[in-house]
Amino acid sequence: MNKSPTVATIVAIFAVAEGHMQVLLVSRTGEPAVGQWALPGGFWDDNESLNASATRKLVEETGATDVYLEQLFTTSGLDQTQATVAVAYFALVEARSVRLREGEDWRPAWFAVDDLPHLAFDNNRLIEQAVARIRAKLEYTNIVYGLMPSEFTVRELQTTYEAIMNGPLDRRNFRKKMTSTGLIEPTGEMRREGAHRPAQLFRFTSREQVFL
Amino acid sequence: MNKSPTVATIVAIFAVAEGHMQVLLVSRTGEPAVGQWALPGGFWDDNESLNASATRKLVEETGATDVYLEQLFTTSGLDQTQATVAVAYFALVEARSVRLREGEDWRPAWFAVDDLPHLAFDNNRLIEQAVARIRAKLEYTNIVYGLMPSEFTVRELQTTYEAIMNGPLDRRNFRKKMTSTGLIEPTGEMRREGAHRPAQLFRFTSREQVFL
DNA sequence: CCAAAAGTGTTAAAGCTACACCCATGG
DNA sequence: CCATGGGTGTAGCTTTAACACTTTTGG
Repeated sequence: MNKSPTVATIVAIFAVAEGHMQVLLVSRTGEPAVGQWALPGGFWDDNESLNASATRKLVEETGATDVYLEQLFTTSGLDQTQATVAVAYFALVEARSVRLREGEDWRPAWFAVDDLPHLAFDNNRLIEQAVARIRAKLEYTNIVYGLMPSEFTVRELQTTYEAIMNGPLDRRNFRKKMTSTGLIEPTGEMRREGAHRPAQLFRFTSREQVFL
Repeated sequence: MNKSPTVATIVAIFAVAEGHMQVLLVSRTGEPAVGQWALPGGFWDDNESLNASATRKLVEETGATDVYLEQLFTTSGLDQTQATVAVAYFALVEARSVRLREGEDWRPAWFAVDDLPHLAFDNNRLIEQAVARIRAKLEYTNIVYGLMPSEFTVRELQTTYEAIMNGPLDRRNFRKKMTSTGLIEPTGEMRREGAHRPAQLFRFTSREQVFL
């Protein structure tokens, strides 16, 4: 064993806005890769667990609570100059509940995942893998709850699915599938907005991860 | 930040033998948890990547090559006495190609996964998660190749599936599904053994991970 | 010719895809 | 009464599950 290693956590925070999946990036102020866009992250403080460290990052950047957070993978050797282990996470947050931290020279911003600049480290690859995992889990879990407000219409849920899947879905089949899974249930309330029939509101039956 | 953390890799090595899924355990010779059974692992040497460290552990214990190795997750705080990060992997090896390392006071042995003793740390939970992942990936990837020799009959492959899934499968449907995926192909050779019709031998078309 | 495992095809049920019309509301 | 988005059912197709007999070999 050489020098003692450094452990960092990295969090890819996703939201859906304007019909597209967005990821939160920050402009790096420290070495290495100063000035480049990158995923938020920081060194691990061994007073807390790794998960707590990732959650803390997430809250610092977005203020969001009631999110979905999952570990992706751990890599070594991101940084040539010292022994580094990076534990990567991804999170799903509701766009409207986010208040980005602004100020100083710390600049967080949302970027559409299908139109990213070149990022520091291997962050582009990391995001690709996270997106692939999210797409896959959309099919057999309820993790989309992280992207939705507590109450929503079926149409809003479908819009979120379409943004992630990057393509249109059939309205009737979508509703049938969703209501048959038992993952969502009607609240009993309606939403009236505009010159048309009001929409039923739904909620997730659980806001913990559930597999089908 | 307090004291500098320690990084360890842990590998759950699986094989199928005697109709059951087996995991390799070692009896701990060092503190903590001396004398308890546990998964093999060791401290990370920052001269190598994390994956290389896991691979090295694997080879040391089993001598196996051409295996399937995948990262599971990373945890912190296994050990109360110091800041520890443990990166867990699982591997699939062919039982017959394994030569267990013996000698000194290091005692590796195979245990059936559905009949494990209480293990050190959270190793029981780790194994459960690995098994769940393997079961799931059996359905949509070719990772079972790690458990099989380079040539095998359809029946042998089915036996392996049945051991992992813990239940019988229909022979006709199994063969149809397997040959239709394109994951395996006939070698052209036959295996004669015993007083019955010889069986075609197959190989995996790829010995890298492939998704369906 | 007998025993033992290999190999093969069909039918029914379930699930998925595609598709068009009526409903409730606001203006 | 018109425009707008909400809500529903069905028919064809594809996929999966269940199931029994014939083939090849060694002894």
